[in-house]
Amino acid sequence: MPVYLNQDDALALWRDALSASVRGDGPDLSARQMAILLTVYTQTPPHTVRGLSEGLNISKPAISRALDRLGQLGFVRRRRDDYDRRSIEVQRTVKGAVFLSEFADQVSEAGRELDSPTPFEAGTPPQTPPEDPAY
Amino acid sequence: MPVYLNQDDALALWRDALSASVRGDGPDLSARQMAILLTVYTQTPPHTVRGLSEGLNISKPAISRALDRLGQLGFVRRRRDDYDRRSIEVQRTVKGAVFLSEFADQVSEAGRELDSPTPFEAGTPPQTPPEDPAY
DNA sequence: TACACTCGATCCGGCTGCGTAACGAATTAG
DNA sequence: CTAATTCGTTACGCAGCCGGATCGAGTGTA
Repeated sequence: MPVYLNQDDALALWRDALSASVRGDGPDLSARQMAILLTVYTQTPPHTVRGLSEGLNISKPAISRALDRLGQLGFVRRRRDDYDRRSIEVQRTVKGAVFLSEFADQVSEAGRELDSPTPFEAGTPPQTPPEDPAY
Repeated sequence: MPVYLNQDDALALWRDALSASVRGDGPDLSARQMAILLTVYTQTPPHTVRGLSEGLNISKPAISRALDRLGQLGFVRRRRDDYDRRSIEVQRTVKGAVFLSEFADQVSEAGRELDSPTPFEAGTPPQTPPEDPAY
């Protein structure tokens, strides 16, 4: 079932989840690394360097390097494809699943708190509109 | 009103919005830059370097540099505080509001498509569980 | 067999971001 | 008035990521 978010809720959701992630001591993944990780874990396999490159509009070297990083974090594994031994398959790991599971909890938690301001940070009264442009 | 997302929905939401953002040609903001921008635009002013630093658990120099970047993108402005001229106030701009508005639309769109697979990408059949750990 | 092509990795120069330390300016304490 | 503190910025060395070009290995084709 779809979830309907207005602009304010969408931004608040993103802010809370992202802030929790930034504040935390987990590894700092770039937006691209995160996009790759999420694609591998939430889209149906198999995943290849080329497929990820085209799907996310990211150059192949960038994918390759991101997989290095994700691999050394233990979030992903490379495996040669036996039918086409040029190709590699990007595989999931338990460690990666745990990481994303915790991240998903942060997002869920952020959604749950929408319009019920966090008890510790000050409430979020009406917004002041953006100031005049700088140029 | 709160929004309840299970883990799969939370990850799918994040993946779709993040992928759209990565795929697009907008500026590539780091997680920290994005967290700062969202804080400035969705929390009540005033915002100072020190406040952002403490709130997000980011060193002051990092905040300062992020503001340089966000400022040169026109998403944010610095203004000296007249009551304490050591302090600066981080102000919003129209350009930044437009950027976040478009981003919010991507998030909303991602939420709207939950459990109704995108028409162009292949549908998202049941997930295969993560493979065994690599270690 | 010989040649073109595909796949992923690596090399290269450049750019961006990081934390620690030090700084000048402004404010506060004594 | 002087000294200590606070605010944000800058200097520095370091680490990571970027795209384009190039590479070797593997595959398809004639």
